[in-house]
Amino acid sequence: MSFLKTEGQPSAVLLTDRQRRELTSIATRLDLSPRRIVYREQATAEAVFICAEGALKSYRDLPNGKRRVMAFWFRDDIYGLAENGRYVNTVQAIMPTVCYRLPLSSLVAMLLQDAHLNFSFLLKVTHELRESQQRMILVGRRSARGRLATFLTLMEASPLSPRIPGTIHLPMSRTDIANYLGLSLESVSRATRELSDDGIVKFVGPHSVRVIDRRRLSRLAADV
Amino acid sequence: MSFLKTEGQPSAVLLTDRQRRELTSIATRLDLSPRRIVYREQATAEAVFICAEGALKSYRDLPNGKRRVMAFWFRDDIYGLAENGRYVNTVQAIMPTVCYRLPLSSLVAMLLQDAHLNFSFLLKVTHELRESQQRMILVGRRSARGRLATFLTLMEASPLSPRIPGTIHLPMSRTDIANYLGLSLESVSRATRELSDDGIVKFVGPHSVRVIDRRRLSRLAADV
DNA sequence: CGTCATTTTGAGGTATTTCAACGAAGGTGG
DNA sequence: CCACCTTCGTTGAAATACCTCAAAATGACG
Repeated sequence: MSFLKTEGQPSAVLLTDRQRRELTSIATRLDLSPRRIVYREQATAEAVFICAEGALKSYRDLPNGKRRVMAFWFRDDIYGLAENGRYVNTVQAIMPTVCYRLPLSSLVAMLLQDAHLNFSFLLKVTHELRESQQRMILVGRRSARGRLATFLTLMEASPLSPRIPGTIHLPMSRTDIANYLGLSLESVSRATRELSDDGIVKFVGPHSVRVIDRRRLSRLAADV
Repeated sequence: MSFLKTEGQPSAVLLTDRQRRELTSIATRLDLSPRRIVYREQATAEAVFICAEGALKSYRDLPNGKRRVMAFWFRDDIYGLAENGRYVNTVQAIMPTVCYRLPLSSLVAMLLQDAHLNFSFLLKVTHELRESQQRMILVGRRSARGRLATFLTLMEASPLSPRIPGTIHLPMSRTDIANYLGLSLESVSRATRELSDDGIVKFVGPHSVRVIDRRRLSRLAADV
């Protein structure tokens, strides 16, 4: 998740150009249209993927019929790593997306060869683990408004949001957001309206947000 | 030193004897009495730790005054890895505990040297990430009973529980459990009583549990 | 065996979920 | 270009389950 990047050392997580070239040599390019599924949960894990452009969601369908979105992936994100033998999540594009596919066998061989590349991956996964913990706190909150505020803040830092400060792009559906935040669709809907009514943000269509009152948004987001 | 052994999980980390010796050579032993703090959040991260015996909790105090327990660590667990520059959690022993301290600089040097060791760590963190996701689902549940049932199931597999099937040892306090499950102390207390009243488990003192109706416990735990 | 900390229990408050129905948006085909 | 259909989002009212506050009971430990 490149959004959620710890505001400090994203560079440590990224790969060098040389490493990128190395990886590219064993990679095949995938062009994904919206709703296209990269892999399904339970499938045997045969590759790791890097998102080069666009956005995807990683989710899991629970026995009780609910769906849990575990992560959104954007440019430069590596996914499929956290699996072992079998994928535990399903990954699906939510807009036109370009990914690179790294066969697991080649990748493992490369990692066992190149300690530095390996270390980069270690940092990457470590970083993801921190984010996962961060999100655990996010989801643990009681207030729907607070969760949504945090989510918007996170999305503002995503590669897909325009460079204009205060403008946030949300490529995913409300349902996806609900499944990500551990809320019902209705609660997300109500929370967005409340944030709107309170003059904290302004929704320009379903996928674009403008921050009106930064101060209160931050306070809501931070008030864990 | 027996840390980093395969513990049944296919994803568990497996180190060679040579790697084990290498790590031992840079480690110093720590003997911790209960409540002893290993490191505090915000402190600069200078070492990674391996628990060799006992149990610890990793927690974070939130601005709103609540405490969130992020993890419990037992024998063979590595902690302090998920930090970067500064620790984000506080780690504290919850019973007499033995840990080994690996200075970050030495460890990093070693990892950059030894791709195989590095890969083992990558698998370890990857495994932890999966567990974290699993727990995200756990915490996302609505029912306190269900969360507690899952927790008991998890704890039954911990190294501290007796080998006798159906007997679970809980070294931590109810408050710790509550902070781990994202519930109030009272809710945990009530949930334990309900599980007791329903004849699903039997509490023998605050720290020992016996499974009475395995079938229903599993069903509760799995009914996500 | 007394003191302090932890846990249990009770009653009421509150936020989200659920259920149900309506409204909006986007794509397709005639 | 419009009708139709499917998906997605909004809104309202009632139910559910946890949280909070307060006080009693139990357990831990010197």
